[in-house]
Amino acid sequence: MLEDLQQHYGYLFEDELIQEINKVGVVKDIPEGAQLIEIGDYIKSMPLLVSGAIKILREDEEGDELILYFIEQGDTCAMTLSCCLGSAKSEIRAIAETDTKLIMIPVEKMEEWLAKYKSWQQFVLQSYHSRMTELLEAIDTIAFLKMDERLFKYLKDKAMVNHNDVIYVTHQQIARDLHTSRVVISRLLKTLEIEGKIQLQRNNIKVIDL
Amino acid sequence: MLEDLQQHYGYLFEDELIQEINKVGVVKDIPEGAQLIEIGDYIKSMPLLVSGAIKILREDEEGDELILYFIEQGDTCAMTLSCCLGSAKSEIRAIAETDTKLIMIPVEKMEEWLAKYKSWQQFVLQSYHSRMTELLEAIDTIAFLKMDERLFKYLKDKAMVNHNDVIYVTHQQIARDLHTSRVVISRLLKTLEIEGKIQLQRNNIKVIDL
DNA sequence: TTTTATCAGTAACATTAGTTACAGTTCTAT
DNA sequence: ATAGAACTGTAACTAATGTTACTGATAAAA
Repeated sequence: MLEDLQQHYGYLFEDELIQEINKVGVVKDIPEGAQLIEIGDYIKSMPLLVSGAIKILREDEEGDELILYFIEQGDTCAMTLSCCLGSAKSEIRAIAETDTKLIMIPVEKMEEWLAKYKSWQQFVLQSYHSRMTELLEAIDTIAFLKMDERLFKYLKDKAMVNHNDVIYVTHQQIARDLHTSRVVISRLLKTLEIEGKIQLQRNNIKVIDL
Repeated sequence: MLEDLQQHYGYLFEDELIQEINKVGVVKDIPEGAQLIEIGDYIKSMPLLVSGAIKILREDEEGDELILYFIEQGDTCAMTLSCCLGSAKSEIRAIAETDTKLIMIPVEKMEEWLAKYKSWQQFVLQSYHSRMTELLEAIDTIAFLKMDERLFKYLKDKAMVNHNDVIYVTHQQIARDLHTSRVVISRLLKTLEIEGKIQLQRNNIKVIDL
């Protein structure tokens, strides 16, 4: 774990803090598709993203889903939660988009470190700020883009976080993420293919115009 | 200012902090309709909301607006900004919904107090969390509700923050806030009136079904 | 190999939202 | 008092999105 920490967080945290994280942190390997957080969950530990990517979803009362954004390995924002502090319930669902490696940190330590380490405080505030920005971008996407634009953005984002221009996903799954119907997605995908932006195959889509 | 502070923030902050705020804070009275923050502004002071209400808007490249939420006097979340710390540009526009009284605090102090006062730290984190929740609610509204539901919610929210079931606003202004056209709003308002949920007058709307 | 389930394509239609155009009303300024 | 501006109502139409229904293709299971 120590190498991971030094490699991904060494430039952010002072040595002493890295040591502390090394002491109390628990490494978790999450397979693709596994659910990390469910809506309503109480969060008792905070994940630091070491590698992989996570998909963040919102859901309404009727169970309709909507993707908010992906959290990437490279992101400074490794914080999946706004709820760690204040021990509130999770408002979102988190699913591993790829195989993912996390370091879990107990909430108590989080709060302790806020007072103790300036770099930790900076990190937490910075993470909040990033998540805020991501939420605003999600709003832009939903409010200002039409479905075909949203779809193409989704495909590009997904290709990005998977480091692969071929996306293995069904039309039905896309429809769920974008909160629309399968038929609509099939229709728009076909149009994107005719425009030369993607290539369609059963169970996968190749993004051309990245 | 001291009374305002003690009344609205006394239960949150220790005396010593209240005194500090009293020393460096500047009271600002903002008339209804005045713009507090523009997109792209650098924020050099953070507002504590003492009385009134503020409307938070997002805008895309083409200048299309969209309301995100109102910030109310009663809200624990008096923080209008995610950008104070880290001196980032504002991503949103803030407009006084009613006559509003603020206490402005310089950014330098904000950061200083984070280390110094536990209660301040709690307040900042709590505020981030509230704003997060508000953004998620905004997403729910845009993503999961149809325009007629969004409109009615908007009217109810507006009546709420104005402490008045009669809203003084034109159809065109509503259309701008909800990012649609005036004709659509007029049409849906008429339907709501027929359903007995509102009463329409020139330049004002009475919300019946609060 | 046959059956079954999943997936994708497409047509036809319904609903919602956005646009254009115009008329009538109310307010404001001259 | 009158002209002009702002506001609202409504019709007619277009565009975007959602729904239903059915098809053939492919993959997985029996």
